Amino acid sequence: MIRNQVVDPLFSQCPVRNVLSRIGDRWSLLVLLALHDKAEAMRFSEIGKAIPDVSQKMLTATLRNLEADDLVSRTIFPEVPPRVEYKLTKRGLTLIPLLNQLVDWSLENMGAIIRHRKKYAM
Amino acid sequence: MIRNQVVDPLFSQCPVRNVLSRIGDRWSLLVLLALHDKAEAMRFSEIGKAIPDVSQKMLTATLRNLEADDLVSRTIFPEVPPRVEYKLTKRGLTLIPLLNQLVDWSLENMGAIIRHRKKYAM
DNA sequence: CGGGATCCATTTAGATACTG
DNA sequence: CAGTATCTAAATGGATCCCG
Repeated sequence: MIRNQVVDPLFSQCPVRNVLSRIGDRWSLLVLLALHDKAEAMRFSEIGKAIPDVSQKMLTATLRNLEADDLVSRTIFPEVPPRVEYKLTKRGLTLIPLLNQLVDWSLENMGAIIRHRKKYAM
Repeated sequence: MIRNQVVDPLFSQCPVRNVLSRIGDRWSLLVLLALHDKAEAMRFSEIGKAIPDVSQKMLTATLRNLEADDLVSRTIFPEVPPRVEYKLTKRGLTLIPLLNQLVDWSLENMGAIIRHRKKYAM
């Protein structure tokens, strides 16, 4: 089979892999879903509370990446104390249905998968 | 907002995160798509060729994880030289449409995302 | 052929302290 | 409040050698 080396996700340099690796990382999916759940802008610390085990450093890095990818917008209010609000961009919003499908699939399958893992481990 | 601590993907111990982290790793998605592309059983070395930059070690580890999760089946043929075939399970097949949607989304958005990243980097 | 085992380099993540 | 900087620990990935 001849593959298109630009768009084929199996090709090593493929941008699709680049894009998917971002949402596939440990925190991005959770941040996007938290923002969508809330349905309005959230502050840094608010997102941190919604995801109890994310470190400050990783939350910062994740938000920067999502911002760079135009999935989340960041607005700084020049006040004292400073306030920064995050919300989904239009593009970020288009990704939500897909993420929800993944969550649904996980919910439907996780029981069987975890049982299978245990059986497999023995 | 009160969250269900068993099924909520934002809860730190949530199995959904556990399940998604598997398909979100570097190689699992590619292996699943390769197996689906081929539409029949594939041998170890054949999968390796379809994903040029995966190391033997990581391919082995990825296949073991997918097998433990009941997404890929592994059949050993007791021949000389030995032959081992991998194929999607029923459960693995149910995941394919979702993965394809993610690929499609990436194809539609990657151009804009990469442009946005460059602008953001300056 | 299809791995397992080992060693090593790289990457990633967390804890802590500090700052505008 | 919302980060940055630094150090360290842990996970990941690759190269190599070996074996049934």
